Formats: sequence, structure tokens, C-alpha cells
Amino acid sequence: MEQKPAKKMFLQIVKQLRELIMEQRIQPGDKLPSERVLCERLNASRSSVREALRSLELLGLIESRHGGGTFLADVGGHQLVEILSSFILREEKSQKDVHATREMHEREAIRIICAEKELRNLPIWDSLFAQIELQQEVKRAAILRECVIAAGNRLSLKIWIQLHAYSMTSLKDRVTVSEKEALQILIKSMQMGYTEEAIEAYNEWIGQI
Amino acid sequence: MEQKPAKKMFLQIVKQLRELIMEQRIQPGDKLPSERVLCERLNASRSSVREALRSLELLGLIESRHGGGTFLADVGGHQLVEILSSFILREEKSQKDVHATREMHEREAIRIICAEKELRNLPIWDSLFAQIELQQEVKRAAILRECVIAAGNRLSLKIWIQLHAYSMTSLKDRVTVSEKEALQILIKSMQMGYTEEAIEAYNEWIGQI
DNA sequence: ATAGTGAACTGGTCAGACCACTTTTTGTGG
DNA sequence: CCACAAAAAGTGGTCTGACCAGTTCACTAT
Repeated sequence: MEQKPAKKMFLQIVKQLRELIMEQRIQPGDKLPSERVLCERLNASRSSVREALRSLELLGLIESRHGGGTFLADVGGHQLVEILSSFILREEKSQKDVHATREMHEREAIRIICAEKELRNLPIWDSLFAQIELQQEVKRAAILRECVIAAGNRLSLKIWIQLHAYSMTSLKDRVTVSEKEALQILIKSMQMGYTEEAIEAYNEWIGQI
Repeated sequence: MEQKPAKKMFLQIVKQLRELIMEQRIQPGDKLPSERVLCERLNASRSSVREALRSLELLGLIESRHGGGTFLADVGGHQLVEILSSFILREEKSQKDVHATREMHEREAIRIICAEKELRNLPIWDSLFAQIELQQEVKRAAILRECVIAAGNRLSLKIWIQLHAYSMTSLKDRVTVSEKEALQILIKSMQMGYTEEAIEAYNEWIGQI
């Protein structure tokens, strides 16, 4: 009859906190019930309540002021709560999000390359272009990796590697003939510093995959 | 003076935890010291240590198993973000990369919003615009967070939250008068769907910070 | 060598106690 | 009556200690 008590207390409290916020129409900036009151209402110890509150505070969803009280974060509480619940429930993000994020990093790398002369003039681009022209073994991942590496943001590179590892399943290795053109346009545009054209070529290329 | 922020204990512990992970080369999937051991080493009470650990657990960075121990989140499928964050945590040197990456996600969010009518027409933008106009308390983070949320990529949001959490130090809270204009242009451009203008306004705004 | 058992360890939860800070109330003096 | 300072109440921040409930692992007894 009762819900599963299996989950950890502080997660249940986070969930109940969200329900409480919605029920009582607590607006961003408003004060939340005090920790001690929440203990009573949620039938939990103060330690557990605090674990939940501190978690939400680290996420930036609430703000606690010593001696003052606990408040719902200033802006956009309702939207945040929705996001939050999805985190709690561990609803896993779609493959789409992973792809979109990876492509975001790739596009940004292309933009950076286009904007910097030293990067545009790297010999690697000619090399890649020639390999594509000759239909040699050119792996998509290699091309994109070169871009992200060239862009010089190591954090972005690390993120990209992880994202790529995760989304590799649906990617074929070799570059097909139909992709050849868009790919070469991409590289040439990059070398010329034509950001818009490069991005457009990239989008067209990605669209084929 | 020393940068002893005298901030909240559980935040200090979060910070110390990441230092500990870095020093001991703890890899994703590895076991962390037990809560009681951490109490001794970090010279804090178990309550505070647990508040920190539970926060990291809600973020998905660590995983606790009843009776088993606490582990640094492993590469299991979608949990990739956790690994990144552990990278982020240990790279003090590349603060610039963190900022650049965070800004990348913000720009992408702006682009997405500009491109989709439903997102442009969200009431939140008028609300933010009005608050800026009235010089109310508007936090930079709140504005950017709304953008990333609205863009709808939850993976990107999760990455952003973590990037923001660890680059917070250099960000002031309030929006200054000099930023007001660029910010309002950003919002208006977004609502109109003028991608280029919005990005330009964003860059100008960011440049001031 | 194996299966079984139990001690030792680990996280999960709770209760209560202080402290420091903020807000509210109260009581005084004008 | 009002203004203002002192006192009280309220609130988050931290710590201690305790007990429960799972997991691990070494050491039996077979």
C-alpha cells in the first residue's frame, strides 16, 4: 500500500519538497518552511532533511541564509523543479541530447579554428583533404577529433571524447562518397576562415550520418 | 589574508574531496574512504561529511551502496558527465577552458532559443527583461541557467551546472548597470530570433564580466 | 577445499545538544 | 505616542553519539 521505502530518505525528501513547493505555490524568492518544521511535516530527522536541502543548495535551487531561513532560488523555480525531478527519477537523457551536445562541441571547435589564422594554417587540414580526395581510410572520428584538438580547449576535448565514446554505436567508420563533397567544403571553408560556410557544410555532413 | 572563506562546511568538504580524489588518483569506479575515515581526515563531523557526499550523489558524481561503500561514479553508459566533472575538479590550471566551455554551452543555448519559436515566446524572457529594467535582483547565473534550461538539452544543462559550480568564484552576483544594455539587447534579440545579434550581445556582456 | 557463520566494517537514520546569526517582540525612556 | 535599544524567539550550522541494516571477509567446522 505504502510507497516503496526502498529509496534513500534524502531523495524522498527532495521529492516531497518539490511536491510541497508546487502544492503551496511557493514562488521563487519565497521562504521555505524551516528545517525543524520540515522534520515534522515530512516525518524525518533534521539530518535527513538537511542532506536534502544541502543537495538542492549545491544545485542552486535553494538558498540558505544563516539565521534567516531557506528560500527558493530567485528565478525560474518551476522550470528548475521539473528538471530536478527528472534528475531524481534518473530519467535518462535521450541519445539525442548526447549527439546534440557532441555536435555543439564540434561546431564550436570549427568556429574557433575559423577565427584563428594559426589554426587555419595547420598542415593537418591539407593532409585530411588529400586523404579524402584519394578515398583513403579516413575515419569521421579522426577528422572531428583533429578539429576539437586543434581548437585547443582540453576540457572540451575530454568532454568530446566521452561523448563520442558513448555515441559511437550508431556511427559508421568510413567516410562515404556522398559525404565527400560536404566534407571537403568544410575543410576548405575552415582554411579560408569562412565560419558560416564551414558550419553549414558541417551541418550538411552531420545530417547525412 | 588567507582565502579561508569561512563558508559552509559542506562546501569546503566538497572542495577537499575533489583535492583528495586528485591526490590519491582515485579513478571512476574506485572506492572512496569511508565516511568515518573522511571525518577524521577532513576534521569534520559525520553530518557535514554526509551533507557533502549526499550533494555529490544527487549530482551523480558519486554512488553510495548501503553497507558497501562510496564510489566515484563509473563510466556506465550515460553517466559520462560524472567523469568529466571529476576531470574538471582536478584541473585547476585550465580555468580558462572551463569558462570557455561553459560559454560554449550558453551560446549554443541562445542559438537554439533563437531558432525555435516556442522557446522565444516563453514568458520568462519578458519577466527577466522587466527585472533587469527595474534593477531588481537579477543574478547572472539565473539568466544563463534559464537559457540553458529552455534550450531543452538536459545533458548540456547538467554539464553547465557543474561548470558553473566550479567557476563560480570569479562571478559577481548582481548585474551592474553597465551590463544592463547588452543584456537587454540579448534578450530582445533572442525573442526576435536574431541569432547573430543575440550572440554578439552575449559576447559583449560576457566580455564585461 | 568448501560451505557456513559471525565479527567487523559501511552507509542510513535518528535524537539532542550547542553555537552564531537574524528576526521579532518587548520594554523602556523620551 | 513614538523611537529605540534590549531581550526573546526563530533559524540555519555544526557536532556528538547512538542504533539499525546491509555488505565483506576471514576464520572456523565440516
